[in-house]
Amino acid sequence: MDFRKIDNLSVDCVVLKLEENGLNVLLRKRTLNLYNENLPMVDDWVLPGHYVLKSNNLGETANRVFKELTGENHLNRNQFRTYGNAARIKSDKDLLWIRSRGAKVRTITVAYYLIIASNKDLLKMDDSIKWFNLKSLPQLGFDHHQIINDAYDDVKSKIITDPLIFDFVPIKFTLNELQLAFESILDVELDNRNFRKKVSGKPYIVPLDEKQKGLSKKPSRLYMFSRDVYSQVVETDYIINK
Amino acid sequence: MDFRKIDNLSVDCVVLKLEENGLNVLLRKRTLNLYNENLPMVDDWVLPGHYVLKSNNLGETANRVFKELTGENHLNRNQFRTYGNAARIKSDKDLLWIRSRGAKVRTITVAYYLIIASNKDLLKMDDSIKWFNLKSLPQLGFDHHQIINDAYDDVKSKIITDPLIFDFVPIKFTLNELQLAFESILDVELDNRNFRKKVSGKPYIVPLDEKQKGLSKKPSRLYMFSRDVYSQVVETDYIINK
DNA sequence: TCAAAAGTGTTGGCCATACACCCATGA
DNA sequence: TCATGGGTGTATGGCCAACACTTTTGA
Repeated sequence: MDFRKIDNLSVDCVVLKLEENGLNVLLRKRTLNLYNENLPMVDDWVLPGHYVLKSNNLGETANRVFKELTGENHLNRNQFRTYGNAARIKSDKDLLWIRSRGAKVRTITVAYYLIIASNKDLLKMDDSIKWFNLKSLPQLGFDHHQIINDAYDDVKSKIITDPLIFDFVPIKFTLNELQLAFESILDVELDNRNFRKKVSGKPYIVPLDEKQKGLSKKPSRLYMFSRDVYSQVVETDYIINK
Repeated sequence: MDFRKIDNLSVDCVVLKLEENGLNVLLRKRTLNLYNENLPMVDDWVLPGHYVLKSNNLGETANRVFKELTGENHLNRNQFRTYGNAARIKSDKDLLWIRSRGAKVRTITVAYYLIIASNKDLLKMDDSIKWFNLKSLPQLGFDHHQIINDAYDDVKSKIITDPLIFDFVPIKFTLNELQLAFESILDVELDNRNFRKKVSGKPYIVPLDEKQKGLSKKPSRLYMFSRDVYSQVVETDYIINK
């Protein structure tokens, strides 16, 4: 292993999770206090990320960041865009931060997103790492606001054609959870009866003989997504059909 | 301007064009003859590309490559993926080539594709640059086979939801040209009457009072794509409608 | 027995599909 | 006048959208 880093190449990770209040993204606190009145205080939030090591692949680097946060290996990371403009980093805070880290001002960032299920918790959670609702993001460093928006756009477009939605819900999910996930991500309202009809025609959404319990209401049936079945059926639901 | 290059960062360009025989990609010949029996002869094809200069953005670098090939500025470039695995470059030929160029073995390549209209010609065309049908690619250097496939996959998925198709046809096109473009790219057959009906419902596909001429057959009506109109209407033709 | 959410059917209209012949032109 | 591709209409069935009440459970 070569542990030296490639000093102009990093990976940033947009970790997305659906909560009651909508889509949330995981951010890491970034503070730098130089005790010098003339320098700006750095005290804001950034996406978790890492420099790429000489012997690491891009995807491996992303996986490593994801694993540090969640404690698990994830297969469903998504590389969606790369940011490398010359003037990408220009605010005083960002330049100060970069210099304090001994990195290069012209840094290429390959951005990934990871969707984690709504019932999963992070490995450890302290003050330096926090979920933020996409609609009320704090002050962000670098161009991370842009990166988060791009990730969200990518999710919204892929969720129509790819089976992304199943990453947002627990492995065993109820149909109402699935519907709510669509509604929340796409900001639409769907008719429950019609949604169920549509879903019941999909062989890869398989009903289990199992119900939710512990709630003071009618327990709902659980379903699973079968990736195997999905990969064997051809989806034919788009503009240019057949 | 800082004309030094960032020696581990390049941009590769997949230039796509529709011809009678299907989708074609533009490749550049790569030869290296060292007059040494022990070294492999490099004599194959690669995607056109360029190292990123210190003062150039990624997109600018791609534009520059596109402009050198076509003589025009293009707005519709598409960044679709970045390749930066540690072992991405491993064949003897590729290593030899990299060394002969004074570049780094671990090179990050940001890949773009550009669609050019079927009636456009390149600036200049010599033996070192050539169109190849996607179905019969020659021996390719690096991981460029992979990159081309990824570009094609991206085109196929975006063409369903985005107005990409209009980049493939001339500015003034006939409906049959449009239909053929869909058929060729997606490898499907469409019913002509139904296609026309669908198209006639799209306000952004505007008929002109102009006809093709010079052909020994009934001249066909010409249409244009209005990006302005398109951006004002909401497409509602997907799985989760409304 | 109440509260809370799960689950269920029917109808009307629109849109996708399938299909075959006449039209306009230049040579 | 012929060859070539351009252009057109209708009928059928399936799917989407709209809409309100009953069921099941734990407390």
